[in-house]
Amino acid sequence: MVIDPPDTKSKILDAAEELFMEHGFEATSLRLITTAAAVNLAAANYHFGSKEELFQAVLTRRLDPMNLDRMQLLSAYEAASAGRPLTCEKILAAMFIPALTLARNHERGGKNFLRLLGRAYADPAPFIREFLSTQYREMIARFRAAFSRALPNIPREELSWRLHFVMGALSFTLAGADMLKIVSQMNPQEATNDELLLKRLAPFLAAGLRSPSTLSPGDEDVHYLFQES
Amino acid sequence: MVIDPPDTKSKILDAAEELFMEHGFEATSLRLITTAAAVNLAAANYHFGSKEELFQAVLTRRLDPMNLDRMQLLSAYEAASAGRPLTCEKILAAMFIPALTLARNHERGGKNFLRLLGRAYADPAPFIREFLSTQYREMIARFRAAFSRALPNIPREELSWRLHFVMGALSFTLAGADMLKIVSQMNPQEATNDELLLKRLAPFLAAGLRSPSTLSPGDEDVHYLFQES
DNA sequence: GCTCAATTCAAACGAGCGTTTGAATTTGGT
DNA sequence: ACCAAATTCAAACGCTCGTTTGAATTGAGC
Repeated sequence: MVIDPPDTKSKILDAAEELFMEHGFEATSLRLITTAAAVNLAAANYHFGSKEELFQAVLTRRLDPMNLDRMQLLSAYEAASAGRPLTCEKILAAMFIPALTLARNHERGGKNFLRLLGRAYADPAPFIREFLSTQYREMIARFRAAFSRALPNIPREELSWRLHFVMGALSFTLAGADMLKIVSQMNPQEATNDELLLKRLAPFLAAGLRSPSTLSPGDEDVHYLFQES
Repeated sequence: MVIDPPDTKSKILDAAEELFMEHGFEATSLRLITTAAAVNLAAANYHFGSKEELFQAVLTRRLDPMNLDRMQLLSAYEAASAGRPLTCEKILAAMFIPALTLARNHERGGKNFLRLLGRAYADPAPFIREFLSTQYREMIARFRAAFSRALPNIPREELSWRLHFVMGALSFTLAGADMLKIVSQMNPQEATNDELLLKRLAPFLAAGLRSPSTLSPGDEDVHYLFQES
């Protein structure tokens, strides 16, 4: 089995992924990327058109298969459940496992990509926001429907919020262990163990998802938050 | 009551806060800031030394009082509880209320600042990471101790993870309603209501925090996540 | 009203940026 | 072997960046 040398386009994508991850979009120059890829500067614009399109290509290369995997896994779980609604844990598993598989795939990128993705979520650049919005629309719609069946007692808007919280905690967690250095002096060996990480995150989120709706009529114990002392 | 005209330093801080929020650190130039502030370009370097120091000054101006408020509120709750451990909801309230107060303070900045802060969490620039780490260290330590008393059955490392998830969901949520456009076509009137937002987030997180530890010995039902279908 | 330090100002510095150009080179079909 | 298309290359373009400079202006204390 012969491994043919990577072509220019792949070399640029690989180098761009690593450097965008490390420094962010704005702080990464095409000269840095093409130098790291050992290709000519003009090759980036020749193959991708512009820096923005290169960034989108970096994201698409990993994001499309991952979100496809997520939806296929969810479909498989639903098919196996014979019509019964899935548990929250099962649905969360369909979200997490493809992300984890991607993180484990060290051939190139791997977990670096998830950090890049987490950063992209927080980027205000319009072209990034629009790109992510269209990339995720279909996948999110599928999972919202699944959660809706799993949690029939949670009102529609409240479920949207909770899905938002889930995405927040997940992306924040996958985006990197950087905050961990703030939150705690975490055991580094443990901090790099993504599987264990998600084993902690999924039950945490499932408990939150299942908690009784604070919008239910007659539910008065919500106001504790905003009465003084 | 006379309002004296804002001095150059304040004008720069105000303009910088708004522009950093809108475009991020790298994409915001000092020329943009000083033009918006109607001051000379060199004034930024004269008063703050460098662009990085200006950014830190922008963060410090709001962050220091907010984290001080959080710790004072937590102390007040603890003093009022007469030695009994606080509930998770109470501790979360001590985290959320000062952030919410800041968001409501529209005199300048206000909720824009929380978006800027959420972005800073995800920024890989070392000077930002180090700055935030030292800014938060004391506050995080206080709250971790409070949660530890509130949840004596949760092992120490697991609590660190859960605190990390809490910070993630909170910062992601406060950082902006942008992801909401992805997750759902949320009622915009509702989406801008921060108080209602946190009334949904706090119970969600409290349920997760209280969920039984997945690290407890003999707890085998964690492995559902990683067995196939 | 003079003085001296603090501040503001216009102008420039050197560097790096994304992108374009047009020629050189490589590649694949005939 | 030839040609045309695809690709690579060195060089440059126009622009913006953060920062520095040194003179002009301001303003409080004596």
